[in-house]
Amino acid sequence: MPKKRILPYVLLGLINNKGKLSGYQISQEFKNEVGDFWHASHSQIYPELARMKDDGWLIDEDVDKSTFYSVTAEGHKILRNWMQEPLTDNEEIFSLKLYFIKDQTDPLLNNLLQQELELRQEKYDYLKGRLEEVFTDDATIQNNYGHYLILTRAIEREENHIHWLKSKVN
Amino acid sequence: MPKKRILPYVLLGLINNKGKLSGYQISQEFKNEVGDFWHASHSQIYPELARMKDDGWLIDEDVDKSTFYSVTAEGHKILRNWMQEPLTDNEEIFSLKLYFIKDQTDPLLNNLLQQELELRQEKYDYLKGRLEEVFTDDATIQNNYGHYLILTRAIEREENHIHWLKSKVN
DNA sequence: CGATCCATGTAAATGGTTACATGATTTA
DNA sequence: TAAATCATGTAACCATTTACATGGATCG
Repeated sequence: MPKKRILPYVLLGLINNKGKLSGYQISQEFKNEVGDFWHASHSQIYPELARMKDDGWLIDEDVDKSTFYSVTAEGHKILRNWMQEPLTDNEEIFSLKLYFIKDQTDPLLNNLLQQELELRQEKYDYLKGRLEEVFTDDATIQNNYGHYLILTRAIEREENHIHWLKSKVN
Repeated sequence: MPKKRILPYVLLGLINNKGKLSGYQISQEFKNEVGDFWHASHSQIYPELARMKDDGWLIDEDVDKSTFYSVTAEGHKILRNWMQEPLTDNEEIFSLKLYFIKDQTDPLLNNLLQQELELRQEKYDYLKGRLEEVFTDDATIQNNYGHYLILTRAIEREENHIHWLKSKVN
């Protein structure tokens, strides 16, 4: 799961895509659409929004009982920078960044696909090497069958992902 | 990622499969094989081993400068229980449990595959429903292209996984 | 003799979940 | 009128990472 601080970028991305959002609406968002790729609880969202406002990434506006947040120019800059940061071996971040791309013609789209393709190919080569290194004979397979299964599955998984990426990348 | 307390079970599984292990050896293990599916740092491993010894899951034995741990009868019971616990929608735990199965004839193997198959099928249906619910017309696809891509990718991913599971399950 | 590895430990910081808390509004 | 939903917040706890710390053994 989730290691480095990525919640603020998720919030920026959400508010940027949907326009003004309250903390409550964001917590609802995590129960829909984006919830398939990321989650945060309200006890994390509210203080984070306050911090981001302090940092000038968001401005707030009180309407009725709710506080609505919008992305500032500074916030847009931060979000754009994050979107352009090189991907690491972390499918979740790839999914999230992809989720935040609205337009098929956005040059970042192809960039992301290309980056992910390279990463997946590296991983594929690594796993293939592992398989050859560890499972040299049939006895080893028989005595570590679960490990063998899950490693060959991981390889097939990468193959499938690479195939998909190749079909989408230009 | 990783939410509930699963480290102790990983340690039990490792020590059970490899025999006596020291904290250091375990931390090295995470740089190999099992490191593809789980990781823990030494600062987590050492206190955890001590706690597990306190709880009677492990016994220790000092040789040279190292402390080696073995799984007790109680530890075996705990491990077996964990292995038999129903899976949740968490591929990591499926991978780990599979990794700990040594023998192709272990009835737990087929059980795990079957459970995972059901979970993946549920997830597949859910994602399919999501796709139909959210992307009702072409304009929605064009205006949320990244979301469309990643959702269709998630579906293909489940398809591929289900296909693999079906080929392994009896 | 300095670097790296073996081997173990604690402390501090980070990120996240769960629980506690409050109060207004809507719905059955 | 009780339950559910809207709406926001804090406190406590938990798992994990990073940093701090020590000391012996080996290797170049």
